[in-house]
Parts: sequence; C-alpha cells; structure tokens
Amino acid sequence: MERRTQTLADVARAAGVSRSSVSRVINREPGVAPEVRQRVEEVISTLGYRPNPVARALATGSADVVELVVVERDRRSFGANPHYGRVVAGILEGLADTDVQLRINVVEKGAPAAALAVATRSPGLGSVLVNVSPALAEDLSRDRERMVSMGRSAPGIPSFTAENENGVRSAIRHLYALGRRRIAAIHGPMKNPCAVGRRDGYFDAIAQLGLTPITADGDFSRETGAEATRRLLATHPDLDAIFCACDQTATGALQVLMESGRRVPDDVALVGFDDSVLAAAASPPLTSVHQPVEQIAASATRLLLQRRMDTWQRDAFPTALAIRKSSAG
Amino acid sequence: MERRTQTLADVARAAGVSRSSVSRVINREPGVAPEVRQRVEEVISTLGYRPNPVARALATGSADVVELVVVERDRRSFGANPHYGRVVAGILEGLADTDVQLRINVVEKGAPAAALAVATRSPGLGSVLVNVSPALAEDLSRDRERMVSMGRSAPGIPSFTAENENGVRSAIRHLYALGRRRIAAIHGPMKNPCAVGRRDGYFDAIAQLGLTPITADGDFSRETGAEATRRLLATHPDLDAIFCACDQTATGALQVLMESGRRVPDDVALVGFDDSVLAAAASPPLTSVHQPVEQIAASATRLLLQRRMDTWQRDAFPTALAIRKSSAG
DNA sequence: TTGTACGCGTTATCAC
DNA sequence: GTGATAACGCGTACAA
Repeated sequence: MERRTQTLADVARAAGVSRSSVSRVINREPGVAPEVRQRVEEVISTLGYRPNPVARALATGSADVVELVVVERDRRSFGANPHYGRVVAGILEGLADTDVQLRINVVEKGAPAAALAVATRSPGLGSVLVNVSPALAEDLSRDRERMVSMGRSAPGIPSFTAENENGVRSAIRHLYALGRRRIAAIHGPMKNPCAVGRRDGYFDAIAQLGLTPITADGDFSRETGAEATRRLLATHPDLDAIFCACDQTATGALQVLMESGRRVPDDVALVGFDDSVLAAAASPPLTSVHQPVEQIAASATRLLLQRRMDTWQRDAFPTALAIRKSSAG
Repeated sequence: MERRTQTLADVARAAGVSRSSVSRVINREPGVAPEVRQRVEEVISTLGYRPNPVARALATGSADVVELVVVERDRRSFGANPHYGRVVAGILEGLADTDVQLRINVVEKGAPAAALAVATRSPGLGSVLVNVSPALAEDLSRDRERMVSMGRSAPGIPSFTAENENGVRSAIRHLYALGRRRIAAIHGPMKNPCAVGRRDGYFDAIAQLGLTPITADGDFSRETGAEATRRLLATHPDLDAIFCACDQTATGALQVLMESGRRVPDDVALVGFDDSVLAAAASPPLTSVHQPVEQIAASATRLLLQRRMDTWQRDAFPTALAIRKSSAG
C-alpha cells in the first residue's frame, strides 16, 4: 500500500526515456520532441509524480524558500503586532500553489550577530524585508542579492509601499469636511520612511486647508500614543480631531481621550492608519486609512518568484479611507 | 574571498580522518575515539563548518521543518486573528538556535483537497495543529505520525492547552468579589474544546456561587459577540457583568454596551479571555484571562523536536487574570 | 574504532 | 533531440 514516492527514474522508466528528458520536460526546457514531451507528461500525471524539492535544492544549490526578515524588539512583539500577521498572510497568498516555503526571521533590534546568522543560511529565492534599516539592508545585500522591501527602502532594493501621503491627505480632508479645524497629529518614528510619508501628508494637507499644524512625536506604539495625547490635550485643550500614524497609536490616544472625559467623536474625532483589526475592534470603531498590506506583501513575494527580478521596481499601492464611528458626522 | 562553503569532506581532509568519522562527531554518535572527536570539533570550529541541511534532508529523507497546520476560513482571517501571531511567535521561540524551519499551512475550512495537499509535502519533524477537528486530525495522521495539538485534541495526539476551566472560574469569582451578581457569559463554538472548557468553568463557578446562569452562544468572533450582547441586554436588561469566551468576542460586546449607553465598568463589567493585544488596546482596557499562548506553542514545538516523542503527553498551562479597567472596583 | 562504498532525487555537462 | 554520467553534501550499512 504505502508505495514509495515516485521519482524521476520511475517516470523515465515508465515513459521509456532517459531521466534527462524527463527533467527537461519538468523544467520546461526547449529541445524536447513534442511527442516525447506529451508522453512524459501523461506518465507524470498518471503516476502522480511530484519533483522532490529537497533533491532539487541540493542539485541547484538554491532552495524554494522565501525569507521574511523583520526587525523587532523581540519575538514577543513580533507576535503581538497585528501588522505582521497581515504580512505573513500576504506572503502566503503570493506563495499559493507554488511549493515555495516561507521562512520567518525575526532579527532583534540592535543585534548584528543575529543579522549575520540570518545570512549564513542556505540561499533561497529571496527575502522580504520589513522594518529593516538601510544600514542592515546594506549588510544583508552582501550575502544575498534578491531582496525586496516593504515600506522602508534602501537604494537598489525594490520596494513596495502604500501611498502614505495620499492616504493621510484624504483623512485630513475628511476631518475638515466634518467641520474640524483644530486637527492634531501623532507621528511615527522618523527613522521609518512610512512614518515620514504620513507626516508629510499631514503637513501638506493642513497647509492646503489653511489650518495650523498641531503635532506630537511617537513611535507607532500604543504607549507613546497615550503619552502624546496627554501632551496634546495639555497644550491644546481645544483640539477637535487627532490623526494617528497607525492604529496602535490611535488606541492609546482613544484610551486617554476617554479618560479625560472627552467624547469620541463628539468632542474629538479620531483617525488611525492601517485599518488593522484594532480599528474595527475599538470602541467606538476607529476610522482608519486602509492599507492593502496583504496585497503589498503578495506583490513583493511574486517579484521574488520571478527568475529575473527588476531591481528598480518601486510600487506604491493606493489607500482608502475606512470611515467608522470615531469620526462620524 | 567568496570561498565555497565548507563541506564535510573539507573537515575530514583538514582533520586527517574520513568523512564518516566527521559525520559521527556531528551527530553525536557513540563509537568515536575521544581524541579524534576533539580534533574534529576543533577543525569544525576553526573552519566554521555548518552541515548543509538540504543535503542532510535528502540523505535522511526527512527535513528539519516543523509545520503549523491551521484551519481557518481563509488566509485573510488567519492574518487578522491576533491569536495566530502569538502562536507563530511561540513556535519560533521553541525553534530558536535550532536551524529548524517553520512552514505555515492554512487549510481553508471545508476544503479536504487542501488538507490532502498538505499531506503530500515532504515529511518533516512534525506538525503543530491548531483549530483542527478530530476528523481532519485523523486524516492527517494517516500520512504523518508526529503531531501535537494546541487546544483541540484527537485521541492519540499529544495536546497542549491552557487551564480553561480554572481561568474562567477565577474571572467569575473576581466579578463576584466586585459585587456583581447577574453575570452573563458569551460562549465560543462548541466544536472547540477550549470553548467547551470555558463554558464549563463558567457554569461551575456560577453554581458554586449560588448565582443564576445567563448565557448566549457565539463563535469567538467580534460579530457574534455584538449580536449576543444585544440579545442578552434585551432579555436581561439588568445584568451587571459579562464574561466573553475570547477577547475578540469581548470587543464586540464592548461596542454594543457603549452603544446602548451603558458605562463600563460602572454599569456592566466586562471580562475577556486570551489577554491578547485587543484587551490591552480596548477602551476601556479589558480585564482578560491571560493564556500563555507563546509558551504553549513553544512547548508543543519542543516536543516535536525530540527524537522520540511521548504520544500521550497532555499538558495544561496555568492562566492568570489580567485585571484592567473594564472590571475596576 | 575507523574507513569504504553506495544511495538519496535532481540538475548539469557532456558526448552521441 | 537524446542519453549516459558526474556532481550536489551527507547518512549509513558493511567491511576492515
């Protein structure tokens, strides 16, 4: 019953050809007689043959693996951040029906040794970089050529990102249309290009609308979102709207707003960025700039899957404002 | 510079022994002269030799891979559920310093074909099952022996879970101590053993305290949490506390409670289960039964890593009540 | 205890 | 166009 899994040799024998020919058929190489190709393909499907990826990896020297390289404080914070769940899901989507595996690498912040360990692994199809600084990207590119970055980009590395500026602009305009005129912003870490883009979008929109910018710095975390909100309320007790650089930050802001006795959205409207599960789960539900993280990750992955990848590709995906109660009329 | 990666043969040559001996040293096999072992180990470290996992996999017929098998509606819902982020982080923790990879398999609900596809992959060290029904587990066990289940268990499969009953009991007692006497519960799906355990814990605690049970059914989702809360408020407008089978459900309940004009915790106290990022991010922050998901996943993974795994191991991890504002004094 | 020789399943380089 | 044959790097009976 438990028949040994079929091999290339089995197929060759059944088709009456050599293993070389079968290999050529499998890899869609030219230089095979049509009738031979036909017969081999039939045998393959009747036998249910599937090439052994391990043997192939040994022979070619490169495995069918895509690596996700994430820089985070530690594994815990990687697991707790909803963003990475979406990234993983997106990569898996790009890998569907592909027999390519996903390998996850969490590089702990400020641990160059770990980064080096990552590089010593056997080479794969390439790496998806998330939250990787240009310096580390430079380091990595010494051992691996095929890389693509989500959001953060280093020169020479193709990057896929969301239209951060546009997304924030639409959010600010939305708040303006609601009658809000004292619209504050809590930024993300300025080492992060996405955060920079969102900040720029805020200042741009505010200027265009003839309003006065009110800002506080943060680092994408809930904690700094809360602190920043306290500072903002102290210095600008009359603000009537807050835009946060990400949903996590927005949840912190929401908690402080409620504590301070403000009603959301009646007194202060609140808008986040990401449209993660946190936005939909908040009370009241958060209006948020939707970012197609899954799509972005899937596209980045598919680029890696290509034999010859265009090193200069840079795609920006459109965002869309998901309007919920936290900024209702 | 770019010297070819070191191989077993290189080590053997440098140490003046045969490849077999080097292989034995690497795999810690007995029957090697101490001095030979010593010398080989030195050469290995000076050369910086690392065994090629691909070649090893081909030779042994089994790769250094742990599979995560998750049954979910689709990839999107996998990525959106904070629980899986923690599971992945836990597995990665269990795999630290191990060179073992993680392969993620999202089996779409009601797609037996997909489940079969999972089974056709090359065998690895074993599989961590999450949310897998006993029937599917039975199916899978036909092609793979080494499996361990998180939460849900099928006969013959070792399972790691949290002390669901105890966790809920402590939550209910906490609410009772706060003076709450009309404590409702929103259950999870009864196909899920964890949900069953939490329901049992609720009924048990309620009975011990001499209270009357007030319950509604749910499926761990935010949506059903909201619906169930509406039903509960309609039939029991005087309830003063709700326990939810998971945090997602609790966020739905919180939204409806706020909509209905109830104050949390003043009018109705709320407690969730999981202590996920959703609990800490909610407004007000949710009291929740902390479940050491990462630890559980790491332990399950380490069991898989053992050469001979005890098939009858069943561990239940203690929970701890994380008290926050939603059930404050 | 140590070494020889072969197998794992595929790709790649040659001749033919 | 096709088919031997040698890698790829390692595990492992078996013999020495």
